[in-house]
Amino acid sequence: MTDGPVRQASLREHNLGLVLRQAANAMRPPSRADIAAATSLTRATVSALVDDLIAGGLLTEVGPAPRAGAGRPAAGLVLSASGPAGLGLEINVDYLAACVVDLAGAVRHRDVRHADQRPGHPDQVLAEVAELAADARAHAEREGLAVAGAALAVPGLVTAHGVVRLAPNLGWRDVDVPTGLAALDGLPVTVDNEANLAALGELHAGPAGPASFLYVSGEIGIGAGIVLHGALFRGARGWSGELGHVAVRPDGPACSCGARGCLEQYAGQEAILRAAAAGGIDDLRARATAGDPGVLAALAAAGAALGVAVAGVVNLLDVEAVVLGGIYAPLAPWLRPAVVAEIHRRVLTDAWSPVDVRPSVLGADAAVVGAAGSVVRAIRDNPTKWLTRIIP
Amino acid sequence: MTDGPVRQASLREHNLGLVLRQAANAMRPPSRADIAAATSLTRATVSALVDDLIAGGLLTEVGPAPRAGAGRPAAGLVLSASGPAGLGLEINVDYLAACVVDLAGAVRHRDVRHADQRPGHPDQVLAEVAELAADARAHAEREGLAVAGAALAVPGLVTAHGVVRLAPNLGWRDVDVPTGLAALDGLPVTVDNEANLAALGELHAGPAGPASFLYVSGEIGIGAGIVLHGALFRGARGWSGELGHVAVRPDGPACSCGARGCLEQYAGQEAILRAAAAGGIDDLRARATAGDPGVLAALAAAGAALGVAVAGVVNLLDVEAVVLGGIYAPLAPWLRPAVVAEIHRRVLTDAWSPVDVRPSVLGADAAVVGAAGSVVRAIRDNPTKWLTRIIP
DNA sequence: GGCAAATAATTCAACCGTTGAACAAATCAG
DNA sequence: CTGATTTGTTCAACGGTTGAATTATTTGCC
Repeated sequence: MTDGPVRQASLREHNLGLVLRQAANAMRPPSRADIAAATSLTRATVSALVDDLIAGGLLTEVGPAPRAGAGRPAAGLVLSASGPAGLGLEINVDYLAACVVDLAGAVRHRDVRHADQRPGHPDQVLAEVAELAADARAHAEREGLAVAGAALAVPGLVTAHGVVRLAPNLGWRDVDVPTGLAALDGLPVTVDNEANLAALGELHAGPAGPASFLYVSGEIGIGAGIVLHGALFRGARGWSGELGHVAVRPDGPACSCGARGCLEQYAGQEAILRAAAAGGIDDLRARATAGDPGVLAALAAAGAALGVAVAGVVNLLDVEAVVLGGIYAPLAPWLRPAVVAEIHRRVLTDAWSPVDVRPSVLGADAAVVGAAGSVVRAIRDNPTKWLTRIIP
Repeated sequence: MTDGPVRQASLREHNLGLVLRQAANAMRPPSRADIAAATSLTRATVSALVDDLIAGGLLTEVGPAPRAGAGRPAAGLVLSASGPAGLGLEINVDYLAACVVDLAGAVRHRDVRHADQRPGHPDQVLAEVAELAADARAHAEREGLAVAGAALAVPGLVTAHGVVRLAPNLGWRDVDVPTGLAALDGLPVTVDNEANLAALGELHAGPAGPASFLYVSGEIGIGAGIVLHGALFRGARGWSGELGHVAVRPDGPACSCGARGCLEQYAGQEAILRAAAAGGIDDLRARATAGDPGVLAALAAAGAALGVAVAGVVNLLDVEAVVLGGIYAPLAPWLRPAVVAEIHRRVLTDAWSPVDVRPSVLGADAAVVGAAGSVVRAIRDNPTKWLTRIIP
């Protein structure tokens, strides 16, 4: 709202980003002329901008594609696969993960270490994350990728400065991640909620997904990432998305948060496993596939509770889609019908503007991939920062 | 996200708006030098921009304020009170209203006609609105105000093109307002949901209110206007804010929408009056003031239901404030405690980032004033459009 | 094979808006 | 009255985009 002034340089900044995004989002590698036509900039301007982007290592020319008809062949422009890359990190209850995504969005490296993180002290966990990060970085550099930054996904509430205010299922409280991760010599690290980064991952996964959706992350807790008009919404103070503590029945069972009837008590991982008398998600899935009536009933009940909460969100925010992530992704075949039914029943505008309910396409990797992607997205959206970092 | 290109002219466009907003939001009439300092533009640039804005009738100079210390006295700049004005219109169940707001945000004219609008045909109602609008416009012109545009508030779902898709309490369905209001010879008219415009009214009412809040409009139905980061959020397709049909108890009483346990069944006007056995809001308020236990219990119950729904919203969106509007404004003394209690109980982050729950400052006028304000805000945010309309 | 048509990319003078410094205007303190 | 101080304007310079002309490279046709 109260935005800054615009000087001449901001012009260039904006248009560099525009050209880069145009090259990124096109179906086929566009020519300079294509970009000029799409952006309504001049060919002269686009040429100048592209020169800068190529010099900065963000764009590369690919051999001319065979053309139909006469005319000089166009040089296709693609995001440089050897340009700056993003490092994604994730701390979760029972694993640590890292991955590297290049500027074009391709996952170039992935690493997961399964182990219960709850007993360890936060410093110990962060040290292991730093180790994982160093490994991933070395691997990337062996492929000729320069890692531009890192993002860490954590299942909890994170402040704007990267302090984990509260991560109940990890047993963390007020952990200052940036100082704990100082080992990554100078690499800028951002920290964010796991559901937020997973939502970003989903947003950028498909070629053209919905611009407004709710990503629901089912884990031991239930989080949500809210994407509105193609941008992640973090809330006024960074604490949006606490879907797990939306009330489903105001006088339902007591929740660990102190309230009653929270969604978590009906559709959280532990509630589902208890209701289905299952030992784990794999077991649950197997028995659901086999048609175990108790398991099917438990999943239907969880889906209905989830549907009630999600329908409220849709009524309120009018999102186009709901993405089922975390443990909900593999359970989607059994949860989805109940969620869809509640949306049909409760969303006022459902008749003329339906809501797409679908499982996550990235599955369990959504948060790490989203984290790594968020780093390269920042460069894509404001290439100037990167270019001036290269050539000051 | 996929925004357009930035040409040289966009620079000017942006900076004109920046200067104008700076003059509007300042505590005292700022000088050109003040604006330059606040925006980090040059004094030269600000002078050039201010010249354009004065020539276009959007800014005016006020006599130099007495200054402390040496130096040439500064010419204060204020939004022109004789510049373009906005016409606000409202159709509600039991009244029609109009108001005129000048560029500085002052309400210069107001008119309300109480009458039940439900029996009349939409065309008939729109004809009366047109009459009211013509009156208001004539009145404004007698004061030397040129009306730049109009905005109409309607208690229902409105498409982007101004068609009222559904207004249940008015009995309207697919009413094309712009063609029905064509009588306002050429005046551009936008149509929007009543709660949305009321939220805008609240946003601009105070000098510096919260940038993210939920405006709850209690009427026969319950609507909500969502303001995020200082901008109204309309949803992906324009149908956000259906708070009245958020489920409070999934298997509660049947609602007119076809679902069960919607908030409207607990905290809608009719539900409250029925529970309190009251004839109207005035009666209810009088008996609440007198301490009637039945009325107090009914209001506490309604407040609790509202609080459950609102707490869910806060958990999800992390808004800084909740504004109680419509009939909730006069009933706030009795509703607020229950709402606050539910927020304390259910909002996870409440302990370290509290939510302000307060009654609307504009009261019943919020929607009309917000509608009129939205017209002048559009000019404030993009003065270029207005300037080129004056001098093409 | 050669030439015209067509399309891509670059070059360059012109234009537009902002900048920075110099300058004129208006006031106060002594 | 004079010097200090702050406001506002003027003007050459600069950065960035534009549009037209030019060069480059291919296809299609005779």
